[in-house]
Amino acid sequence: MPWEKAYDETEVLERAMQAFWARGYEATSMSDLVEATGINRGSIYAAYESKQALFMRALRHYDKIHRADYLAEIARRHPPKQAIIEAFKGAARNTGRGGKPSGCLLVNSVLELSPHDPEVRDFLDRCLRQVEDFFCARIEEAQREGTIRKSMAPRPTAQALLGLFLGLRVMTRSKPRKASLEAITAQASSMLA
Amino acid sequence: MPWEKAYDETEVLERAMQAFWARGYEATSMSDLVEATGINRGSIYAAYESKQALFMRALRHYDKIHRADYLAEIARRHPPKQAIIEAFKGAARNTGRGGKPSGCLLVNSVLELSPHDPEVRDFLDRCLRQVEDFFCARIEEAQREGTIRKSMAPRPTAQALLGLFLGLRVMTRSKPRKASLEAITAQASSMLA
DNA sequence: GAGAGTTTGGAACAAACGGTCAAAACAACG
DNA sequence: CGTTGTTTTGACCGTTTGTTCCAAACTCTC
Repeated sequence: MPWEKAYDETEVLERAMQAFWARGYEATSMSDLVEATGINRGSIYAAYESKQALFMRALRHYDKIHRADYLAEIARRHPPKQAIIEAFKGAARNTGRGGKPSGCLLVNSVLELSPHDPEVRDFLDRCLRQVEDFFCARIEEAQREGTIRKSMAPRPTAQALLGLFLGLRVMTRSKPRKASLEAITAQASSMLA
Repeated sequence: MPWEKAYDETEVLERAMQAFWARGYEATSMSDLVEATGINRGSIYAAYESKQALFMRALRHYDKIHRADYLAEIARRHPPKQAIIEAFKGAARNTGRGGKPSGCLLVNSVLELSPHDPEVRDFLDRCLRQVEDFFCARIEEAQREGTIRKSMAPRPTAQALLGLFLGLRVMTRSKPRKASLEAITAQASSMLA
């Protein structure tokens, strides 16, 4: 009868995600994925039916761990205004050291795949909108508790913050100078004053 | 003796650039480039010795036309503070309509290639720094002529503007909502007040 | 118009690509 | 312990990849 798989499914997904994150979709070959995950070619195709499908799963996994869960934790541990700053500081720390590849898989994928793959585009659009919603919700919370002036329009500010945030993600992928990353975080901070 | 080539060299470069811009480095095959440029496989290899080399030439071409020349023209036609706003408005217009692919080849290439190709990384780093320098120079000019207050620090402001600018480039590559693009441009504008 | 020298086009290359398959290995049940 | 049904495995498929090569086509000079 059925029998327990020899590999940990989420660990395989985790490693595939890391490979796509580091090199991008096109530059990551099936052989790379076999090596990265440690399981066999056939097993990958048995579990996920194509490279495309595996990528979508990896993308969703990334979104859950490094976007949804991460932002939720930040919101839980910091007051609303500080939570936004903390998101920027966290992104600025993602320069490639410490096992994790540099930058952000979601942003990388927007540029590589969104113009040509509707499924990826729709998904990533929802992801980015949720980051915007996160900023927006924190601003409104802060206004309720009085740490941000009520005259500020939450939505446009959240949109501008998202822009700044995406720019930060781009910078951390190449040769980020510390001063630039700090200037961006400081700018985010001053937008909330 | 030698004889005039049958194709226009800069037009070939222009079309190769467009192909890389639209699909990225890895996703653009040599066959794609043959089709896009209209000249033969062998002729491409005679003129540029590899896909890598052709890409670097295309990248340099893009940088000259769409970054250096474009910014110079903007600086020539507008007062310094307005020139910065105009750069943002121009980028916000690049959503894919009108023949040109969406987004910016430089930003796309930062995410796709910078982490793994030192030559590309160094070149792109210089490009982005020159955008920052452009912002910085305009701010200083505006301060001299009195349209921007002298208490503003030009360099950190230019760095933050670059961040915002890169974020705008990311957004125009996927499903940009007009409100977001306008919020970013408005934010750039208010940073200069 | 003959000779010289480049450019051109397309066939051909090995390597790598994404994907398939059938047989072997295996855990769980009677 | 044998049967059952899934998982694992690695060889294998046809395509496509980037690149090379050479004969044919061509422009220019003498």
